[in-house]
Amino acid sequence: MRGQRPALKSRRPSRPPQPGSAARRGAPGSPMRLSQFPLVTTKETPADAEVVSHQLMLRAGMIRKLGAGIYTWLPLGLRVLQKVEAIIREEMNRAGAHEILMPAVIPAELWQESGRWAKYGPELLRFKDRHQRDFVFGPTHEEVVTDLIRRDIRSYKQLPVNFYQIQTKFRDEIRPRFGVMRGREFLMKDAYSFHLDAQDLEREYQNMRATYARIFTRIGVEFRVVKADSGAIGGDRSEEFHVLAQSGEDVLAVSDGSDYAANLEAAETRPQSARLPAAAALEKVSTPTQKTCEEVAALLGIPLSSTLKLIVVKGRDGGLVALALRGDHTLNAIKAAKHPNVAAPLALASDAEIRAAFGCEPGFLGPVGAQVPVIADHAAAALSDFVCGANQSGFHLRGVNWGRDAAEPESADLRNVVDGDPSPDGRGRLKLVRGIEVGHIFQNGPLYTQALGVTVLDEQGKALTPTAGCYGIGVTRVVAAVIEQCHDDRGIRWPEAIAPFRVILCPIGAEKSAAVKTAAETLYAELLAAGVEVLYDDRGLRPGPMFADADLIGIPHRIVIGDKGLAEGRYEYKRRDAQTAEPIPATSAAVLEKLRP
RNA sequence: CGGGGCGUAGCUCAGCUUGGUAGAGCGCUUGCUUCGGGAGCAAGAGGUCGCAGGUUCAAAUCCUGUCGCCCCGACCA
Repeated sequence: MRGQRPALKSRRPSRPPQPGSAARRGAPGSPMRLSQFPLVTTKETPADAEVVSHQLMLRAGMIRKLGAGIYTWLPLGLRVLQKVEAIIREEMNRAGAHEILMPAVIPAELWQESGRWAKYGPELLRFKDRHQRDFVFGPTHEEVVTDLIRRDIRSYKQLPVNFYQIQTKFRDEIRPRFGVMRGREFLMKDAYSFHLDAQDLEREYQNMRATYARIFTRIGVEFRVVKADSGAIGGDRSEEFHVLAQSGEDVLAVSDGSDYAANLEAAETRPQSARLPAAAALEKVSTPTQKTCEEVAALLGIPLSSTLKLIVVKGRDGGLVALALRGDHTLNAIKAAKHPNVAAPLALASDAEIRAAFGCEPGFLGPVGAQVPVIADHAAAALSDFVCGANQSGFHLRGVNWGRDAAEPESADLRNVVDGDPSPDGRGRLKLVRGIEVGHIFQNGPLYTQALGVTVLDEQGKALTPTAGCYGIGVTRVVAAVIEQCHDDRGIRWPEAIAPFRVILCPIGAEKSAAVKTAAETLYAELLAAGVEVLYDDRGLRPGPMFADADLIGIPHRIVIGDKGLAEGRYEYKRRDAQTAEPIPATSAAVLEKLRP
């Protein structure tokens, strides 16, 4: 050991390496040369890839599947992933958050303490160690940070604090799909902040909201911030960051007249205008086989929107509750479960329970004479002269009116909004679009700090439970989401900020032409010396395959070096998103000029 | 979890119904020609047919089990 040190030292150059030193310039072994880079692309689209991002990531050699929802990131893909990571890290640090790294494997005790060991379903990966002790593979880390805070934070002087990590998570999704978009193992940036009071939490929430906007703007992706339900993690205020894309798994309602936007789960609308007076007489109609609103509406030749359906669910007191919806509307389970008389999570009544309570088959239910309390959605409560089940198998009623034929119902917001509903802020109409959730910010409040018994002493020496927020970004998913938004029929079109390389050099006929070979080598060296991330396609391919690969892997700038151009002192420059190429002077200065943002 | 489908060469798939000892295209290797948008010719390498059992003289093929993967559904009065 001791003898080696001087030797090592003496081999070190006396000056620090300069830009353009051998290592930077890319000696023959450098990965910047495609002949040395393990790039495996395919022309054919793999059979099991459905969405574009998945197809292109496989074809471009970014990822390879190991098992359902589990992927290896190859060098090309990893470069992109790490760029996304770097932007997130920079902006989180700039926002005053502190990076930590928590364990992925967590003792079950912590999860039992928070109550989530019991609450979380099979999505939580649980396993035992050699001593038969229970562990979970962390799908999220509220328990672990909260425990950290509990141990280390004692005084109000240590708050607020925001810890974040970029780490591998595992969620045993019901159905992993779309490649890395809904994987089981994925990379996530999760941040957790702790505060003395709600005002300070709100301040940090706004700080994170602005930070996320900066992050996605820098990445170069179009996004939308939407109101959200806080879901399994729990808490109050919550918004999601979505990349708008056809293939998105989430439905969003966005106003065309204001900046209102919400996840369908949380989207609201303005209650409809007042109910029209009753005009029709109550009448029983035979509907022997018509059990759905669609079938009844078709039989009677009426619009679906003048039918009413009942959905029977378990009540919070153990009994049943009937939820009334207009036939053309669908139940929003999250809204329903928030009603004080409805059991949470939402549980549908069984057919047997329905028969016992209504005395008829499901499919013929209605509010007239119902023995079960009815809660009507605002739109259903605004109906008059409507059609609904007669509570008698094989029959429906028409000309039904609240107040006259059925008890005036309690009215609540129970349904999913539909295209064209008025925006709740009164400006514009809602339009349903699809999005990919790439970020989510929450105010959890004291949920976990309370469960784990965290207290700090305030200025008066009084114990106080901190309130908390949590903020996540699906790093792996961002990569897929960007591709969903940035691609064409030839391949990926990376935004500059996260492209694996900025420019690709395509020499044509370098094996034949010494001039081309020399020009390409020189340009490559000069660009590297200028600090440009350049990929040099020195594989000696024919132009077709070479261009096809360049387009597929999506490098933003392409320089073609050929004999024809060189004879006129020109390179050919093409942006990935341009239709045609343009000649530029055959100098590195001219190339650098093109790369300037 | 319920329903459906598929596992055969690196990839996409044929062969299975009617058992007889495995094929195509692409890719890969070598040579020659070619060289500005996925070239041509020639010669090659490459498969315990997911795994285990069973039936049979004989199994990729028929039967049973098992593992893996994919798709659909989980909103219904």
